[in-house]
Amino acid sequence: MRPPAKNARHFYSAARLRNPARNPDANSRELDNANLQETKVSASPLIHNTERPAEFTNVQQESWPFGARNKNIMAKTAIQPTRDQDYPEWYQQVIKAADLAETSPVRGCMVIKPWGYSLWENMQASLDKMFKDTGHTNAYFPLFIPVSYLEKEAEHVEGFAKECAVVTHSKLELNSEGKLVPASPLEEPLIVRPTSETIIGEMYSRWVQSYRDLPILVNQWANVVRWELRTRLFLRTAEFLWQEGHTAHATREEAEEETQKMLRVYETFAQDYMAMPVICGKKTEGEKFPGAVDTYCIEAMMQDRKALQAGTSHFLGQNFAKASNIKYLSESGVQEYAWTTSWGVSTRLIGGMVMTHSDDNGLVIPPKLAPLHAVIIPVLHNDAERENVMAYCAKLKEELASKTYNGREIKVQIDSRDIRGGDKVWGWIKKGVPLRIEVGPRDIASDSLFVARRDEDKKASVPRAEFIEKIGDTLQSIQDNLFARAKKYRDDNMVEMENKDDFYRYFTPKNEKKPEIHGGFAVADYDGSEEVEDMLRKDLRVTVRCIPLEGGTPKSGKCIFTQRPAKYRAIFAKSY
RNA sequence: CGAGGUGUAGCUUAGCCUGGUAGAGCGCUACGUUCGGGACGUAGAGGCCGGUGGUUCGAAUCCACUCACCUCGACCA
Repeated sequence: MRPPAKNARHFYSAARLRNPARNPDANSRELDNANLQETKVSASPLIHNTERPAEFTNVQQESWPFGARNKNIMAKTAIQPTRDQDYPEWYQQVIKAADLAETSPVRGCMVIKPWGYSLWENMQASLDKMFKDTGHTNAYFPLFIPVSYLEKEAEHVEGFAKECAVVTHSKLELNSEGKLVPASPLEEPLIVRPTSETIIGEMYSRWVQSYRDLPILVNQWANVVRWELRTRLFLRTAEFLWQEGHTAHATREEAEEETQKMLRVYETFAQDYMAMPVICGKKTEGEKFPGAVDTYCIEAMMQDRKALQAGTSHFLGQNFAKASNIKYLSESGVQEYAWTTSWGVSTRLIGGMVMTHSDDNGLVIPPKLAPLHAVIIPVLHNDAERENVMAYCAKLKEELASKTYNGREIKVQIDSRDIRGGDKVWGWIKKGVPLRIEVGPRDIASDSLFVARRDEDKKASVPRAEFIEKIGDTLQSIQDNLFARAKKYRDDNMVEMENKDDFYRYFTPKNEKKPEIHGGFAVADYDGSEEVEDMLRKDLRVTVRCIPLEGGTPKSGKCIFTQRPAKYRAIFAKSY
């Protein structure tokens, strides 16, 4: 038997803390071990059980992920751990179980797998249409930007320089040891774009001569690189996919209007398509985009009650126009600098979708973004029934595909894989498909379908014709339900704060070492000083998420932290 | 980039303290019995023990370095 010190090390090793799902197994083995030894060695192994953090004991009691080993104790949830047990780990497991993405051999860069990428394609399609409908067109600018371009805007340099990937050489050569080494240094190093204001600004300066050349309303779909040191799938990766809109205007008013217009496009997309409620607001000086005059954002609340900045729209004033020399001759014959904006959303939205809707059984996809609206699972007992059931399913698929939802053809797949029915069902639950339809001989006999909604935990038999007729309504009902549920959660966890003590209590977890889900959005009057922001960041890791566009003016008139006159009524939260 | 931790089969891991040719569960393959919310039996395939160097007759195990990943900070869409 191993000495106690060894056991202790195992219980607290990072690998186990990282994956609590493993713990029941380990713990039970240790318990057996302890019981066997009890008469001989009374003390040591049991001591470690009492020292074990409480949540580990809960894991053991509530779930057993290895059904095959002991079918009497089944896991209650498809995802281990649950949200309450370990939210960050739950997030990773949901992504893995749904096969959305995985880490790659390249540090900090993810591979977006087909199921995840099709979510992005659906987001792209909807957003792209909205951009086109508001008068924008797509273009494409280079991946590389000369270092000198970045230097043109002082704040911009400061914001991005420390996270740039730099290209310094143009070829590789074999050295004497047979290793490839960089050769042919570039005259001027290039950076891989972290964002494209500078290169696009350079091009706009060439395109604009007269007021007649304005506005320029261009968007690009691209990848960008920010050399992040700490990454999480979709939420923060070194390379990510996004769109960046860049516009140039003749007047300040027009550029400001554009900034607001695109912010509202993002709001509509988040709420109507992603079913993710957001708050539109303005960033404080400290939180705004490097080089912007004003940064606006949409902020969403995840299920751990942290805030996610889901999209930004920047009014850049004339800062970048001056840096890139975007000048035009006005109607009155005077040289003027243009007014520019930029706005973007990224694959981070996928992370937001995951954390807004998914549950302890895995991913939940809002119907408007679903790669598949419904999956048909044939229930086959023997070869004799097979032909009949498959024919019925094929006809059903055809009938459903002839219907539309939100302007898109209903996407249906028949899961005819030769695996167990239960595995199929759980597989599609974890992938988040809105509707599952089981079709077996009994259903066919009554011309009905056994239907389950991903947003509810019940199944029901529905006459086939009725289901087909109403599938659009059903999907919309799921979409609405997801939004309503998320909005209720957000609103339930948004509190108005009248004093500093309450505020601090609100954001302090009961368990310091392993914080439980706590806090939320706090709404409070404050004086707008950086001093307060620094204090909250340091004390609580809480930041001003935004000054909401609706309701951002002080209520009481006094800052709850300093008692000085309040400047804003802001939303405070911990964030991603 | 700072502080801590972890690398053994596709996944989760045992073995390491005390050196002697690597073991399990899941998954995978085949066959059989099952099949309407994660079945079971039998047989099988699968491992340069993260990498390099050192100590040793002998290294998954000891030592040094290195790489990768994780957690927490700082930074950030």
